Amino acid sequence: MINVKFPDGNVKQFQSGVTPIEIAQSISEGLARVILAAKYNDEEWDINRPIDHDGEIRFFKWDDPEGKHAFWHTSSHLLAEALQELYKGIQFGIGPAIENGFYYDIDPGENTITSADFEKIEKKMNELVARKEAVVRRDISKADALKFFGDNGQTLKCELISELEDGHITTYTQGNFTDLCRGPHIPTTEPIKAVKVLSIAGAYWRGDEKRKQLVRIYGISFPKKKMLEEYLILLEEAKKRDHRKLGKEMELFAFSQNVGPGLPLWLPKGAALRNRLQDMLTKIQRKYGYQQVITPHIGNKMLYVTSGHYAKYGKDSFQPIHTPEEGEEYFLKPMNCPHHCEIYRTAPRSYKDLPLRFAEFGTVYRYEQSGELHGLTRVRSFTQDDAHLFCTPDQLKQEFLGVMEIISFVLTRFGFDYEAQISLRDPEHKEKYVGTDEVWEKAERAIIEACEEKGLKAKQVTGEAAFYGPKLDFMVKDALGRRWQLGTIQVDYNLPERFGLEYTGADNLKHRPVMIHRAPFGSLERFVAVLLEHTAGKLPLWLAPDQAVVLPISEKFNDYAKHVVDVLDEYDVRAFVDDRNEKIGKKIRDNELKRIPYLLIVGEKESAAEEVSVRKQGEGDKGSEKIITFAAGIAQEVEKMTKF
RNA sequence: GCCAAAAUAGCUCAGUCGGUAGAGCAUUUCAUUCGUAACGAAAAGGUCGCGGGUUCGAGUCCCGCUUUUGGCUCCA
Repeated sequence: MINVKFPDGNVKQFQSGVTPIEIAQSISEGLARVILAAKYNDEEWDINRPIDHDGEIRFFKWDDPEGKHAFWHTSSHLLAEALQELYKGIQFGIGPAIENGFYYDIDPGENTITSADFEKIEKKMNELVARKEAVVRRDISKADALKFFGDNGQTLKCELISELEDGHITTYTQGNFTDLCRGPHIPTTEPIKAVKVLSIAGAYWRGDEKRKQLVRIYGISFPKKKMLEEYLILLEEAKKRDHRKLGKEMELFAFSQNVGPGLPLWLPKGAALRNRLQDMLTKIQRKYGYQQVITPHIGNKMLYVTSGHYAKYGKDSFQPIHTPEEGEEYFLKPMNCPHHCEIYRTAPRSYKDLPLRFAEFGTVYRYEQSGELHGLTRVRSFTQDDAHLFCTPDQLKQEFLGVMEIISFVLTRFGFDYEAQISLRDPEHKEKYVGTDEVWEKAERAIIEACEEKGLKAKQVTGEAAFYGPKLDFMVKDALGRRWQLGTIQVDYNLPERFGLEYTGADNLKHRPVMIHRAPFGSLERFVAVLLEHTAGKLPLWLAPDQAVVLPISEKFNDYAKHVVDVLDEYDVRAFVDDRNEKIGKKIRDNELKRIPYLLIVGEKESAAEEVSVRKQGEGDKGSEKIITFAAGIAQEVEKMTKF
């Protein structure tokens, strides 16, 4: 007999060899029907895998990430099984479950697989599901595994196996398909009631640019057909929120081939929106003791040699600008920090001057790889809401906490759900970073401690640090669930060293300041993109390019409509007249679609009484009120929203 | 940069087997002067991304380039 502990603390006895599904059955048939995966003593466990020792069990259903994971992992094997039946001589790489679905990387050999084949693949997958094949787990020795996969020509699998430890290798088999896999899986493919092959893409074997490029096939599956339908509708809806589409419709920004790829043009409405965001931050930062500075868009090559950027990125960035002077070279600035370091150096600094906080909406230029450009979220010229804080080592934590406050205030204010990530150095590849071990350890510890102090749950990821220091990043998801880094805080002991920055301490000796790089929005471009997707273009009233539009019933009331706009203008309400010769129904429709927060309809009744008939975007008719009542109400609402 | 797909009017998109390019919306003009999500009529609008090739003839087939999209790699 073995003792099995449940999450509620209860312990029950079972025969050795009992499976999680049998344990679930002992509780209720209903539970046994819905569980997809289990965890036994922190080990992922198939629900039909026997248990022979005491431990603690947890069950996972579809609603748990672990449940979906097992379901999709099995689906990925199902995809591979289908591909194996359809295409001769293909090789399999890896095929994991991901956040939304699964993929399988394959080397198609002689075959070509295109999106035209998706239907065929789905059909085969459904056919295989109908066979109700069991998914069988087996322990296998390293030698046997190498022989088995080698005999089948699966050299990619053999490479993976050769790196595994003997005695810990398992395979899963369904029908004629056997895969090297750790599991867990669902016991049969039968519950996979709906599958969809979503897309196809290239992916380097083992993520290494220098190795062979495989074909990655993405798919998703569900236990109910209806869930797939709902998911596909969700994808369609997400496409409507795409900031690239909204930016065009709302006339916020554009790109021109003549200007160049990844170089956004901000249109009048977009520029106004962006300026409002900048004003917000300037106001907040003033309270936190920041001073605005302005620096040039280019800098002498030597500046970047000093900062270390030239050695690391010189060849991969925009190439230098040459002057008529022999040998003189300038670079477009890829960041603002070197310039700010030079500002620090313009005067001797005392410990009494610190902390110094220099802020700049600084436009930077980075030569991103052509395939990486993406709307406004990944561009080659963008404006950071940048600031650099120079402080004494003692002040570091306090300053770091202050920055965290600003960032969480901003992200919360816009209603973003954000995730925090601490990006640490990869200790295996120290050559990728500048600075001594001591300095790195100190900086990494400062970030971790600050998060603990604020109670911020942050995921620690090694190898994601900037080359000059560790960082705390704030990530927000776009409409399709892709994560984008917005806010960032980076501790830097290196640049002050490289630029020889110092201050005189109370002991009358020279000391080195610590530097913090930070940007709450990250960049105005990326922030606006994510904000658009988050709000589906329905910007909050204080940010909306046009807050109200006046719709005269007929041209006879155009003059009165202009008068309304004049009154609104006195209250700083942004409004214009839709004086087109169209019927009121048409004007309402067009302006509703333009996502203008308020539509003000005026005709005979309103003009006689100095009133407007108010219609709120998406909510319909709100009745009439005096112009000044409406204007004052809006002004008040905006004032409340802009108290930062 | 790599793998794959796409590019036709301002926008969204059709265009069959290779035979002188089409719709809706937007625009302009005319008519209408209208009460809470699309009134009507007409006109104008195109080097079919760019360059080359095959062909009597190319939006359509082939090659190269550019840009965009989905991924990968990268990301100061």
